[in-house]
Amino acid sequence: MRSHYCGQVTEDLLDKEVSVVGWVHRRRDHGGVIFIDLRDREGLLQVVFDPDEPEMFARAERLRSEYVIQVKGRVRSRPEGTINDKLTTGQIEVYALELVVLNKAETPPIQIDEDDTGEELRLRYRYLDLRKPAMQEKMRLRTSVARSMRRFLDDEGFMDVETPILTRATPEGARDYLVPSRVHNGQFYALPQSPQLFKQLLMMSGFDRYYQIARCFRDEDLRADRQPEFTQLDIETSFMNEDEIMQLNERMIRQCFKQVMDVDLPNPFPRMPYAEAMQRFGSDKPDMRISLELVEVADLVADAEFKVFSGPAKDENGRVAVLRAPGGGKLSRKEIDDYTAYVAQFGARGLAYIKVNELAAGREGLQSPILKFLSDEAIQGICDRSGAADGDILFFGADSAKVVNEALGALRVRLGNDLGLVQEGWKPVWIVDFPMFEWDAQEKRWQALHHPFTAPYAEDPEVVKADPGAQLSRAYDLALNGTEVGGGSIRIHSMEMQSTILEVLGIGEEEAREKFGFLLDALKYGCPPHGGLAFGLDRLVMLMAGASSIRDVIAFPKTQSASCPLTQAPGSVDARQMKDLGLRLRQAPQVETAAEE
RNA sequence: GGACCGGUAGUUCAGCUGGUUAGAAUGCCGGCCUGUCACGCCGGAGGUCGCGGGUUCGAAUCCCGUCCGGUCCGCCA
Repeated sequence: MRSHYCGQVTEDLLDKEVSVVGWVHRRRDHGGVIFIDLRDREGLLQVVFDPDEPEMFARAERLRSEYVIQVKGRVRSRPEGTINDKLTTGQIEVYALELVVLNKAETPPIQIDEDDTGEELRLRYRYLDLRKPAMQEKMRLRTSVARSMRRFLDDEGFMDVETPILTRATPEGARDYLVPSRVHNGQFYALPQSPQLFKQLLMMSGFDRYYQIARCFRDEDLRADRQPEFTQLDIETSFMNEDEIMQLNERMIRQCFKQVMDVDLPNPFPRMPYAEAMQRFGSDKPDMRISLELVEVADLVADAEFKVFSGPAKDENGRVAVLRAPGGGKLSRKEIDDYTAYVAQFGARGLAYIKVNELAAGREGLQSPILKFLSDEAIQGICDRSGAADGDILFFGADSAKVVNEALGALRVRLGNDLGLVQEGWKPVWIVDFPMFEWDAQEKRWQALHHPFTAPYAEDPEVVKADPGAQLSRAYDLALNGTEVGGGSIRIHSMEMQSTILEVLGIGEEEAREKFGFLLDALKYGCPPHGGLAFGLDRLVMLMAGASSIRDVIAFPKTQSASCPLTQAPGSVDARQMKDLGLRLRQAPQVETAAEE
């Protein structure tokens, strides 16, 4: 007799004998009867032990939470009168005939049937935490998403190729995780930040449709949506342009949402140029579920007797914008102060506002500390342009465009959530036409907005060199509900252009040769035009699962300090291992004996 | 590197304007209950109040430091 999953025990097995295995989720004694909720990945099943079997009954009495048991018994429906709307275990139960305890269990330190345990404890006992039905569901969702994407790509003729985990350090981008080489004393491998260069090489090899579910490593500080190791669905194709690549990936994402969640995403996904996204939403990953928009008012306040506004309004790198929050007029002073502190995180030095009490009353119907600095025309213009209505509040951002975008962009999302202005559903948007470069004022050099292998629209290297700041790239990011879930580009396939880009980035010929000589060489031998993209699988699954952190969709994630409470990683290694690597154990830090000043 | 929030029974939390023996719920253990399903009822055990220092007659409570967890900024091509 084969074992059934709990959830497989259904009415078609009525009156049959079955064998089920699972964990004791809960034991309930009621007088002479013992009820066990048996749990496995399929769900819960009630098993009944009757006192008419005294020997087995006595053993059932010793069952505790999380014991692993096997029960043979007869499937039956519940007796008349015991079915009510509180049942959590279904209307079918198993009347036990045989009980085998496969393994005992200590009392678990976290409760498997509740979901309010602190995260550190959950991670320390992750193997128990993952038993929770909610976690089982998230991990199964993850599998379903990956399976759906694999199937799609397999059906489209893509090849799954693995790329090295031990590879070479990359000069730009994130900090690398390094692995010392034993054979080459004093030298290091780096773990890949992404398979970027390898997948490009595969294009040059003629594998014109590649994908890989690839682990990536970046030694940077963690966030709710950032782990030091994370998973990308990495895709690259030859001879496809950006339109074709976006369309292909849209189809994949649409199919995935349909198969996994029965959700219909728009066809096609809307596209928006980077400049427009920044202008309207202050973000390159706008949450399109929120209708609030930033409105330009620099021209209206350029001549105001208010330097906070007029300064940025007249500065070519400045911006003055208004964000209208419908119904925000009811916000208290304290709430506005909280928002002011919130935008201060992004560098805003204040948060000017106007409450619109009665629009028809003109200046008298408005309430604001800055009203006295603004002309009637300016006020009128601001109200008209922002679409102000009675009961609204207008928030102002006036600073460098960077600060205004970041501050009001973040405030927009926060207000959307606080005021309940976030629509239900899924709103994907492609962001396109990114600038190629961004001026790094600190290091006084151009930085690649995506990465140094992204192709510009301009085909002539001389044009790029002449005015790097004006160049747009053939890159595209996919934002979903305000989260960047994927991004990619058409890559550079000519050595001349690649050298030019590296030159603009201030990577000298010698350094370029040392770091990417292999790529530059490969470009010489007939490189097809190619491009691709990568999806952040963890982020995508997080969104689909409604989780607030990617830790919830990763089986064994790290804490914010990049450690693992379960394995205690990272840990020290013994002297012999160090010696093999030609490394010395770190000296204990000198203890300061002098009293601190 | 920085800002903020948290750390008290196994767990989730309350207590924190200093003052008898640090509470609740849940879990755990024991007893009762013949159909329960967040079962119910009775009883019990269970705490270096993260750690170190300071203030005080007296510290879970106030101060300083530190560690751990979390959110965010910087960082993340």
